[in-house]
Amino acid sequence: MGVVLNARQRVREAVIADIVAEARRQLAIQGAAALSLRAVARELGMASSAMYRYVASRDELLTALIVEGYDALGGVAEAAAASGGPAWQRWRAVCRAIREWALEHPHEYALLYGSPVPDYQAPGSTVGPASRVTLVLAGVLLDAHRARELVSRGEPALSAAMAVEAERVALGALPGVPLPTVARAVVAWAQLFGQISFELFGRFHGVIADTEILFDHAVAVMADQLGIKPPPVTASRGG
Amino acid sequence: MGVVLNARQRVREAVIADIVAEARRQLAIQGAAALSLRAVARELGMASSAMYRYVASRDELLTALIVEGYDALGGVAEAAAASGGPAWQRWRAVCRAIREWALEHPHEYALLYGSPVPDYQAPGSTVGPASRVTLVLAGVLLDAHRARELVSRGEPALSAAMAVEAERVALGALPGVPLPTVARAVVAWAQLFGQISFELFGRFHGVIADTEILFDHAVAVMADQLGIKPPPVTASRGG
DNA sequence: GTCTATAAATCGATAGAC
DNA sequence: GTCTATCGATTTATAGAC
Repeated sequence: MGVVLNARQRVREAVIADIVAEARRQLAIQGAAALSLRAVARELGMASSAMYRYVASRDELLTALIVEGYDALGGVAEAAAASGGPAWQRWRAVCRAIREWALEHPHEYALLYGSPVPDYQAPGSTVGPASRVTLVLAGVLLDAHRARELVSRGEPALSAAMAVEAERVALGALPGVPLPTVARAVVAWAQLFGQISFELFGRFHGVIADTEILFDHAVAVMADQLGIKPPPVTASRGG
Repeated sequence: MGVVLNARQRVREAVIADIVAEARRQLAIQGAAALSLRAVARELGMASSAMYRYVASRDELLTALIVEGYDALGGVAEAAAASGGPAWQRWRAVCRAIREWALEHPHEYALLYGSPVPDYQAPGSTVGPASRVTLVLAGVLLDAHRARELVSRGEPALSAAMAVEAERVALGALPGVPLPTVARAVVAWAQLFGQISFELFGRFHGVIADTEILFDHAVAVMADQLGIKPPPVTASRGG
């Protein structure tokens, strides 16, 4: 009987996987706002009511898509970080990987990092997957610190309140890293996704022709800001 | 007869203003996705069909709201920039003003800088209003340059391709400003809105308690990055 | 220029037969 | 566990009387 239940369970999981896959397909084409249980059912040849045996509600389906998205993005970030090399190279690889995933999956990216979906509240189960990418970025920085590939940057000085914030972040993700660097890391974190969002949402249209070039420059600026030691001379050498 | 037409025209304009105002009210409460002509008509006590005498379509109404939003944001930015003082003070004032407007009008901000609205293409008439805020930010930087309140920053060096991009931006908005600074300005532009979006869309929840403190720090980091001369000593003094 | 009425769709969710 | 049928809504947009 346990076997029978497991077989059923397996079929059930497969159907759910089909549902989520079709939902992801629709999300990729039309965006999150247009996602509907009925449309998914229609495409799968099911009755709309049958969906509710597998998915409790539209929000639960959306949650599944969000978790899947965070996991996919976390995966490519982790893969990029796994490539060895000096810190600046890993930093650039991770940033590029995140951007590339975003460009390949614009609607999924928008679901994760764009405007909140109206009337949807992300449950706690999304927090873990969401932090995966962040931890990759923090990991690269932490490794750099431990490998002494970080130069300290004191300016601008931290206010007392900012130091408190940085202290808490450091305890969680960047133990031992100087607080000014931690503060800049938080800022760079938002900056990275701001850069990608600006590109993806079209804010550079008519301003920047080659956004990939700009992105690479932004990545270099962030690395400089974080104190990650740059590659040994390419063109000019500053004081 | 010209007078009669003008009177009609005036009434017509007033009705359109009412429609846009009510639409803005609904946008502020529910967000752009939930905006519907019928709901606006209902609230205004009109028949839904009567709307089409004033507004050609839902998209046109959305465009009006977008233009209104850009203008409002541009206005507060311009007002903040008009306050005198050294460049770093004006820079901070403008950044804070933008953030405050965003926090006070989250749905309107999301409409302007969040995920694109599905099936909506912004017409060319939104480009002018959109650039208003950007020009304010550029203006502060340009003034700083002319008042010799900018220190040059060469690192990281510009690639040839990035220099071309910077050159074009400089011609349009930052004539005479050193290209590395221009490049950093573009990056800081995306960074500013990335910082605000991250806060508004809740990405700092559970990570940063006082997001205002963080914002001020980010503003200081950006100013430092742009080479805007900092205020003369507050706590410690580096180098 | 405003109204009623309507076309032609969409949706989430549920009831109940099988 | 899947189906039909349905409830009760929503929407954009148009036709045509007044």
